[in-house]
Amino acid sequence: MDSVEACARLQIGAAQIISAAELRAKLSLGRPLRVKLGVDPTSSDLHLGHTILLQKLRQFQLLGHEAILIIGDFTAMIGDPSGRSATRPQLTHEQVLAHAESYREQAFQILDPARTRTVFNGEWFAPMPFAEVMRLNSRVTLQQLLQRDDFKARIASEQPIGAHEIQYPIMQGWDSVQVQADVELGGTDQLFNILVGRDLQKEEGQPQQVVFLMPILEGLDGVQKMSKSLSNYVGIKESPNEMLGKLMSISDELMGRYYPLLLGRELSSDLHPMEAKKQLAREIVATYHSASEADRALEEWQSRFSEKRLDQASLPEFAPSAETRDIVSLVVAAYRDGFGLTRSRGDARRLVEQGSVQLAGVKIRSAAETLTPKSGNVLRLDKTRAVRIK
RNA sequence: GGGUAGGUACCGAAGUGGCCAAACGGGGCGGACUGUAAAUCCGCUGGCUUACGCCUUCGUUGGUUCGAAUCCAACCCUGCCCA
Repeated sequence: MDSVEACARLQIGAAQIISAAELRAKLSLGRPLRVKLGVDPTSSDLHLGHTILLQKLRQFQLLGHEAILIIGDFTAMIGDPSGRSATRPQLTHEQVLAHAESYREQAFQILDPARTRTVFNGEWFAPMPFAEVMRLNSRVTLQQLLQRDDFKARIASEQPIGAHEIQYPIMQGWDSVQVQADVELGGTDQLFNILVGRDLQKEEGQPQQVVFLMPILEGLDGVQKMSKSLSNYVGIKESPNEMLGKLMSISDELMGRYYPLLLGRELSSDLHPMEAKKQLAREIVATYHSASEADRALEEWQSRFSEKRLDQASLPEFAPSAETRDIVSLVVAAYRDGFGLTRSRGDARRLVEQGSVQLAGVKIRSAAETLTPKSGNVLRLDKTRAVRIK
């Protein structure tokens, strides 16, 4: 494949590349490019949002290039202010290392380990003398930093900005210098940070990295970006049933945006939205599990939710005990034992009184009813959760 | 350092001695409807209680009072203006 074709392929799905011409030139150098991806190990679970970048990185690898994962063990103690409306909590070094290890393991579900180099940026930041820190700081102006939308918004809404937060882009840029990155991948919110890398590389007399931006994946709510802390995510380690269930509940509008980002193709309009969504969900589950597991999950979903045949579904087993004779206690215990969820008794009572709880297909109307759950009965708790009585 | 405005439940935001577990909006959850979609409508949304009610909560700690989110004191934190 020549560099023109490679460049064209890489551009698919990209939001912005600075610049495509530079990328093409680098691709024709005839050596593996160093493609950098900065990892912020603030959370240990990867979700579909992360996969957008990882899949693109994988594509570079397939074309013979080298992935460089920068684990921001040092920067994580600051927290990237990108897109943030508030200061991030700072992490301890131990937390960061644990997250980083888990991140790598999950990333290798997508990446080729043989073509991946992992580097911790504490390697160069930990021993850095303060004089050097100041030298770097002198190369970026406060005005530039404060031009950023996220900072601007915080200034406008009179939110605090910690002095340490404005160091972040400088540090990320210095990472690029250290690994002599040819390309840096990131979400569109990384534009500024990655451009700082270009500036610093230029000052150090290095060739400048290409800025390669991918769109940000929206979360299940269709409003904010997918993120664990907003609990609007689909984790790649989740079970086929969970993944499928979450994906089936997204809005049609959101589905239209998930198609190109997650499947790399447009949603075809002659498909019924329901069918289109099943296809999307099945393909994604198949990617992170297997085609057969995806089919099984879809079948189960159909019988469980479309046909409402709960008794056929695979449900957590739940053994009622002596303390769970009354309905409220039963529901609380079922949530706890079946799903590891803590529900207050008031909460459980509310669910019962509002008609969410059913035993063996019969809706329970009042918390005062007496129940005799039999082995094998299905106790439905809410829209998505039910247990089978042991 | 000086001045000034603030810190209320998941978020935003009312409340300025008892009627405050705390208006209202958003979010979330449940129900109806549906394609576990959207839109719409209804209900719920600190804990315990069938309920009456009780308990904990309004930056922190003390105090005044029969009674404090509301008054006083000290402290912690933040914005803005000035230096």
